[in-house]
Amino acid sequence: MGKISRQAAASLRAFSNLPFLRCSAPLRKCTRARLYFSIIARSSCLKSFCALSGRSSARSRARAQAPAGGLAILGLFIVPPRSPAGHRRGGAHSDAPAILWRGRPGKSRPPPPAPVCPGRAFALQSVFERGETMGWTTVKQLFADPQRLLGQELEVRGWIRTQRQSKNLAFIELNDGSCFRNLQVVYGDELANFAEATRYPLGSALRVRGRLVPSPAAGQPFELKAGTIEAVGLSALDYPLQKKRHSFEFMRTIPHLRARSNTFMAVFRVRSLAAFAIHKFFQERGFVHVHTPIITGSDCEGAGEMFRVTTLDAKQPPLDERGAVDFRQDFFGRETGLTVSGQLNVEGFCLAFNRVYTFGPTFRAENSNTQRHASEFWMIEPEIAFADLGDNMRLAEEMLKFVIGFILEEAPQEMEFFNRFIDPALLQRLRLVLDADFERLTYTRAVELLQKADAPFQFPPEWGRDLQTEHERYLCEKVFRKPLFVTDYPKEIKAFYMRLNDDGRTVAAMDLLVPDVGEIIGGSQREERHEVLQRRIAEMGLKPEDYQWYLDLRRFGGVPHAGFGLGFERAVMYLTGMENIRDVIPYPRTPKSAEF
RNA sequence: UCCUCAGUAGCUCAAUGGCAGAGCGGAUGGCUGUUAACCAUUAGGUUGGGGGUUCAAGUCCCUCCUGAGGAGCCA
Repeated sequence: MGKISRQAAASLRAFSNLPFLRCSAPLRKCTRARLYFSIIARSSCLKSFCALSGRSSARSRARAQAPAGGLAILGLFIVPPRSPAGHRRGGAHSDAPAILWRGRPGKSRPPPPAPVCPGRAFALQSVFERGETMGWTTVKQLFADPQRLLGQELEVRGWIRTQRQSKNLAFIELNDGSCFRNLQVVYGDELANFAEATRYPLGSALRVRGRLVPSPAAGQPFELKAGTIEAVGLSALDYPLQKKRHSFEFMRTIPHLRARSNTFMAVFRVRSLAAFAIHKFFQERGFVHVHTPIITGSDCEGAGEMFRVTTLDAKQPPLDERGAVDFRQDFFGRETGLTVSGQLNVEGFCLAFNRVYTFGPTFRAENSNTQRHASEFWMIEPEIAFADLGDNMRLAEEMLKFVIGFILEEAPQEMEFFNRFIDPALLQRLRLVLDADFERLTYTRAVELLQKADAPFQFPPEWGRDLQTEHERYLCEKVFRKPLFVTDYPKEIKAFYMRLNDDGRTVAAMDLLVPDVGEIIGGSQREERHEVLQRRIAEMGLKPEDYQWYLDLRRFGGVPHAGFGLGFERAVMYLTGMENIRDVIPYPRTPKSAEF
C-alpha cells in the first residue's frame, strides 16, 4: 500500500514504481492462490491509494490454476473517480466498476467490457507478469539473460557510481538498484554531449539508450555502448560519496545516501530478503501473523525502559492530589509507552490460533551504547501452543537455518561481497551452521564448564549470577564455535512468566548465543499453571491487578506454550558479518542520535 | 550510566610545546579500452566548543559536546 505520485501515474511506466511491486516475487511463486487486486482512484491520476489482498481457499486453489507466465491476478478492478459527494457514502457506489478478467482457464466468465483505461490495465498486468519495469531494462535483467539481449538497442536508468574518461572515450559505472552489480556504460566523442557527460558528477541520475555489446576488456562480460545519455537529475559537486572506501562512521552521518554504496546496498537488500524469509518460514508452517500494539500500557515485566507516549504538556503537566503527574488526564487516561515486547499480547492469540508470530518495531529507552543495541529495532516473537521448551528450541533452530539458506540462495552476490570485504569467514561459517546441530547446554552445566575453564575471567562464574558477556563469548566462540542454546536459568534472574522447573529453582528459559554477535534469541516455556503464575507475580513484587487478563489465559483453556524473541537486526548482523547494529538499520536510533 | 580512546581540509590520516602537511576527492588541462584509471597544475583550514598554563598550544590542564570500543541492561 502506498501513495502514487501524480507524475508516476501519468504514464504507463508508473506501475513499476508502485510499492506493491515488492510483492511480485511471492506472487509468482504462489501461482495457485486466488488473488484479488483492486485500485481505487479518488482522482483522475490514481493518487489516492491502492490495496492488495490475497485470499485462498481449498476450492479456489483447486480451480484457479494460473497461466504459465506466472500471472497470478485473476480479477482486476478499476474504479473510476467518484464524485466528491460520493465520498464516504458506505456500501456500493453508483459508478459500476469496470471489470477486466484475464487468465482464468477452464472457467467461463462474462465477456470483459471495454476497459476504462486499457493502457493502465495492460501495464499493470505486464508489471506483474514480468515483475519488472516497462519501457526500460534493468541491470538485473541484463545479467539474468545477457545472451538474449546482446546486440539489442535498449534503455537503462540509474545513478552514476563512478566515471572514468580519456580524451574521446569514457566509462560510467551505472547502478539502478535492481541488483548488486553495476552496468558499464561506454561512450565516445561521437556522442553529441560527450564533453558535458564526462563532467556529470558521481551520484547523478541518467537515462541511457544504447546497444548491449560484449566487453572487449576484462572486468565485465558485456557493456552498454551508449547512443544517447540524458541527465535526469544531476548531482551537486559536493556529493559526499567518493570513488574510495569510506569509514562506516562517516557513512552513519549520511544515512540517506549510504544505500548507494556497495556495502549498504548489500546490507539493506539482505535485510529485506531476511524479513521476507521470516514471513515465508512462518506462513508456510501455518503461523498467523499478529500485529500487537505499538502503544501500550504494559511494560512486559520490565523488559526494558519505555518511551513515554503522552499528549500532556511537558512543561506544566496536570497534577493529582498527591502532586504526581495525573495521567488520568492524559490521552489514553493512563500512563502509556511504546512497546518493548509484544509477547504477552500475542500469547492470547496463541491460545486461539495455536501458532502465531509478531514481527514489528520495538522500542527501548535504555541508555545502551554498544554495537548490538538500538533504541528502535525490530523483533520477531513466535509463540506456539501445546509446546515445551524443546519444541521452542527446535523452532528457533529451524527458523534460523531457513533464513540462512534463503539468503545464501537469493543474495549470492551480496553474500560473496560480504565474504570478501566484511568478514572472510562468513560463508564458511553460515554453511557450517546449516549442517550442524545447534549446541544445547543447561545453565548449571555452563557454569561448571566455565569454572573449570582455563581462561582469565574478570568475573568468576558463579551459580545464581547471570552469565557475563565474556562467559557467553567463551562458550560460544572458544568451546563450541557454533550457535549455542543455554537453558534452565535460575528463576531469580529471569522473568516471572517463565515456567518453573521441577527442581523449584530454575525456569524453562533459553538463550541462543551465536559467535561474534552474542545473544540473538531469548525465549522460554511459559508458566501455564494459574497458581504458580500468581505466586511468581507476587514473588517478583509485581502488581497482580496489572496481569489479570494475562492470568485469565490460564483460566480459560490454558495449555503449555512457549515462544521466543529474535532480534531482527542481530540476525541481519549475523547473516552479513556487519559488526555494528547501526549499520544494518536504515536510519538507526540510538541514545543521543535520532537525526534524519 | 560507568571505563578507555578519539575529534586537524569534503574523506582517510600526519605534524618532539616552535612556519598546519600528504594521499584521495574537487576545479583546470592532457591522454583511444578504463576497472578506486593514469599524468600535470590548482583551490581548499576559526585544528569539535568554551576556559586556562606558556614568550609560544593542534600538542599540556579543566570543562562541555560528539563519535568509537568495552562493561552493564538486553534482542
